[in-house]
Amino acid sequence: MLLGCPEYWVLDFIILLQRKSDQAGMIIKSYVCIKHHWIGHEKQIPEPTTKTWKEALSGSYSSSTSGNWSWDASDQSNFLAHFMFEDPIPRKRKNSMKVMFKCLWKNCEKVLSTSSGIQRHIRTLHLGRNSDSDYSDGEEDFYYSEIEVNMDSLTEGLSSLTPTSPTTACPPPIFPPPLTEVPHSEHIRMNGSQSHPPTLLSQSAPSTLCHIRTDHAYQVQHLNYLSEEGWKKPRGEAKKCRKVYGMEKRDMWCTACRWKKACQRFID
DNA sequence: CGTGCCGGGGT
DNA sequence: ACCCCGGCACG
Repeated sequence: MLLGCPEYWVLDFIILLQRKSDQAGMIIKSYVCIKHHWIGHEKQIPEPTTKTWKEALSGSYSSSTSGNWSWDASDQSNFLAHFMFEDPIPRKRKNSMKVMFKCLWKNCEKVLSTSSGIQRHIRTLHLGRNSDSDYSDGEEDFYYSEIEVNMDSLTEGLSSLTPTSPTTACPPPIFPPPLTEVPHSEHIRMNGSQSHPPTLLSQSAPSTLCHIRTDHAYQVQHLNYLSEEGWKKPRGEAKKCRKVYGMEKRDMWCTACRWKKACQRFID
């Protein structure tokens, strides 16, 4: 695979399929690690809704009889051009830690991005000073502290949330695929070259994928890397209708549970 | 063994 | 579209 690219350059390769519930079709996000640099590329498949992801992929990828995935010959020549020269998915900046200012007032968890902002917050809300004056006697300094917030864990979907403490920040992800706003996704790991030792990614991917649980619809799928065969979606831990209501109250189950389909009420 | 749910039916 | 269930994976 990857014609035109020295094989030893290619360290790892990830395909992320993304189905969005509100639209037909599927987005293929491909990430290839070339010389320790992750490069991403997006491609949309228009109407695979009735197909499985394997069928949907067959246009771009092929699976040899040995079970190893390979790049379709017609795409091979374009592959590197796609990754190297077309608009790549912007890579995350290396240092994603940002200094924020957190209010230390009791029962107040306000976090603002500027010191003047947090000073004004403390001055007006907690110290009852004049709100339209920027005059400060310095007392506010006692009521806030600087914290470092990992911006990688505060993705767009979570931007409305107030970080509760710096310790809630996830460790920085080790590779760039932005696992954000993925209602339903599957990972396929392509084995580029068996002769290479396992990359950093394959050794540590599961522990570095942040699992962000919120009450919002926004969720990040937590995917476990199990074997060389690929990624597998772990079993949900949430109590579903059957467990919650019991067999005797089956009429209270959501329809999906009644039909032995994936629960709609208690989504993982 | 209980549970979750995919795939494949039936109406 | 709605409903049911065999069978399987997984804890």
